[in-house]
Amino acid sequence: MPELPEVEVVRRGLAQWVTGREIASAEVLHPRAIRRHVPGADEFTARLKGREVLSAERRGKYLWLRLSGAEEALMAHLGMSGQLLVVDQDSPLEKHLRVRVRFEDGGPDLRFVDQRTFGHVMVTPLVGGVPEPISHIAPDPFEAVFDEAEFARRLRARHTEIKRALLDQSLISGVGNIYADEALWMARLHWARPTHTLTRPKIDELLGAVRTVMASALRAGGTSFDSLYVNVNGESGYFERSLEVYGRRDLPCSRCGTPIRREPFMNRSSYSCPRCQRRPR
DNA sequence: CGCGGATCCTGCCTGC
DNA sequence: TGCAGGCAGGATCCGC
Repeated sequence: MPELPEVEVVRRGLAQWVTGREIASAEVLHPRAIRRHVPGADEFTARLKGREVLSAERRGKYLWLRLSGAEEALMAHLGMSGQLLVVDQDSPLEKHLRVRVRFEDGGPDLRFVDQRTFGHVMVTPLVGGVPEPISHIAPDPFEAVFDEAEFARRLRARHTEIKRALLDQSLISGVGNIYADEALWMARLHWARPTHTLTRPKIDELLGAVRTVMASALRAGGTSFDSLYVNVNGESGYFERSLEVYGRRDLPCSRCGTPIRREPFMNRSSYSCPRCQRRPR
C-alpha cells in the first residue's frame, strides 16, 4: 500500500540509479500494466527507445521519469502492490514482472513488478512540468505550492466525512488509508467528522499531523507489513513498528490504553481509538 | 454536479 | 487436506 512516503523512497532510488541513463528497449509482459497508455504496448516501447532519463519526480503517489527530447515522462502509479525494482539484467524474471526496461549501458534493468495489477505505467506529455493525466491531482503537503488556506477553504466547502476528504487526491494528494488513520489519531479526530464543522485551527492541526506522520515514515524508509512494498533494491521500511492505530485492532491506545477499534469504511478498514477519537453526534 | 458505492485483481489467511 | 470466503485497497466509473 504505497502512499507518499513509500513512493518518495522509490523516487530517491530511481534518481540515484536510473537518471542519466539511456533506454535501450522496453518490453510489456502484461497488457493491463499499460492500460492507461491508450496507444498500446508497441507505441509505448517505441516512445521509450533511445530516450535518456533526465530526472525522477513525484506528486502525491505518482512518480515519473522525465525523458530527453519531447516534454514527456514515463509515469508510474504503484497501486497496491506495484514495485519499481532496479535489478541486474541477468537476474531471473520476477513472477509478476509486468514491464521491463533495459539500458544502453548494460547496467541494471528497471522492472515494474505488480502482483495485484492495480498499478500502471505510461508515457505521457508533461504540461507545466506535471504529467497531463494527473493535472486534476492536488499538490501534496510537502510541495512548496501546497496552499494551506486554499486546502482549508475547499475542505470546509465539502459535505462529506473528514477521512473521505483526506483520501480525495483532488483535495490533497499522497494520503492513503494508513496515514489517514494515523494522522486522524494524532489530531484526535473521528473519521466520520463532517468536514464543514472543522475550524481552521483544527484543520491546521490535522495538516500538521499528516506532515508529521509522513515525514516520520519517510525517515524510517517507509511502511511495510506484507513485504509487497519495497524500495528499488527490494528492501522494506521499518515504519510498521511506529504505527499507532493502523492494523492494531484490540491493542491498547498508546495515549489512553483503550483497545483500538476496527470499523468497516469504504469497503476497507478504519482504525481509531474509541476514547481519543469520539464519534460525532 | 456532488457524493457515495461498486469494481478491478491476486495471494494469503482463517475457518469449516 | 482442501476449499470457500474474507481481506488488503487506489483510482475510476456509474448511479442517484
